[in-house]
Amino acid sequence: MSDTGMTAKRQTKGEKTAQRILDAAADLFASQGYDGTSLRQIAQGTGITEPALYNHFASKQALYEAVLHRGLNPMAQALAEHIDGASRLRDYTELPAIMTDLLLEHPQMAALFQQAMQGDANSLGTQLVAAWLERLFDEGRRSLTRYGAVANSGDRDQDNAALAINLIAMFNLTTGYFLSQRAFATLANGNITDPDNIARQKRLLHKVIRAMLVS
Amino acid sequence: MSDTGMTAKRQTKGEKTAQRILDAAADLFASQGYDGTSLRQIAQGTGITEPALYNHFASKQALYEAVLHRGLNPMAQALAEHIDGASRLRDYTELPAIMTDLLLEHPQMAALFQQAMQGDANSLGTQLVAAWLERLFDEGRRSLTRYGAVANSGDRDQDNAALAINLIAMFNLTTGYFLSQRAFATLANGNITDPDNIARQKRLLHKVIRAMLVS
DNA sequence: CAATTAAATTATCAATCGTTAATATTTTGC
DNA sequence: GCAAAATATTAACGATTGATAATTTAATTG
Repeated sequence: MSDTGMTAKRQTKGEKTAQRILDAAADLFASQGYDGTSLRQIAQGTGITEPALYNHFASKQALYEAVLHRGLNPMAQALAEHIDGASRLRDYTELPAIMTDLLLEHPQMAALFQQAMQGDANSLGTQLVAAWLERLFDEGRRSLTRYGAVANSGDRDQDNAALAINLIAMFNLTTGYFLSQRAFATLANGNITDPDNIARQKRLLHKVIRAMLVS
Repeated sequence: MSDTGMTAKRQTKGEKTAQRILDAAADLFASQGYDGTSLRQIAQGTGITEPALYNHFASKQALYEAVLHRGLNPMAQALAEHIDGASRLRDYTELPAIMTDLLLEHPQMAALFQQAMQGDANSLGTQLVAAWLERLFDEGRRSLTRYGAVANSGDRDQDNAALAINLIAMFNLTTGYFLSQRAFATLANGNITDPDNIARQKRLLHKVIRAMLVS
């Protein structure tokens, strides 16, 4: 992570440490969960002492939310660009593949999103991911009613339920792929980030979407 | 849970409490994770004091594994019956729907399975779920080579990777549905356990399998 | 019913958790 | 370069964690 690309505008020492903290925290939270990760581990992973964390984040919870925020931002941005740019139906069918590319750069985030979705309802992490899903849902519904590409039964509740099930399925398929890294290594003796396998997964995603659209 | 059906053979008081402990632990572990759940919570949920737990389970870890074991057993059994009974290809395509019915009786188990799959590799919980997935994989591979229903490229590694991706996708689709209970309630204003929605999910599962088979 | 075993309780433990206070050390901006 | 601000450290805190010992209560069995 850390994204110290060419856009790295002269950042102060403190900002640099903050990024390193976020890097370490993202890996640890993803692999061990929120409760399973201690601030001691994060501090050690960053190479500083525990109380130094508090110069950058007010609490463990705040740090966790910052991790989620930083990870969710690229997704939200890609989604926004995709929607604002061209909202033909075909573009929506490409979203999972785009998300797959984004997650490929930070595979741990998939675990964090799933964990956040299952956390208690009033946690900010849960709300962040939920809001993102809702936006996808709204856009999906809009595009469907606009193009009538899927069974419009006339009953809005039924249509909503069907759409939600499809959306949730695509979400689980897309993120779940990255959650199954170890299982895949055991079963197929390969790596999930291998371009061949990414291509397979994208083909599968397209196939599933197509199957959904023919109702 | 507790399964105090008609098959409840005269169980001693201790065995009865052990089941109640497992019930409480399963709910708590599923909703809060292993580290997020304390033995105090489990004891309180059972209606006993904390050290009394140790009369039934040697440690927190042992209790956790017992929960997984009890939850995984019905799945493994259904899988075994299905395989031994009739191993026509069609039966394999019905497995996800069968698993959906089983999970419907104990929706929390879906979260436990996913958590176990992501836990550290040498934990027994992880190994239990992994072994179960491996069995599914082996059976799937056997049935595919037997019936040649899917692209047999001649390259075993490639076939394995493709099969693993499909299997993992079905696993994530099937369990993920139950993990998205809250998201579904928010989006579609309905409940995932509603028979209509279960029917929708099963139709989706079938559609996806069919899409997989036409390669 | 009585004796034995099983199961529950109270009290307590060391270890670890997130967090704060007080202080020392760098970085930063003029 | 020097003052001010930012960032780090050491030391310690109350709370909670999983677990044990000693003991009392309840259940099982002959």
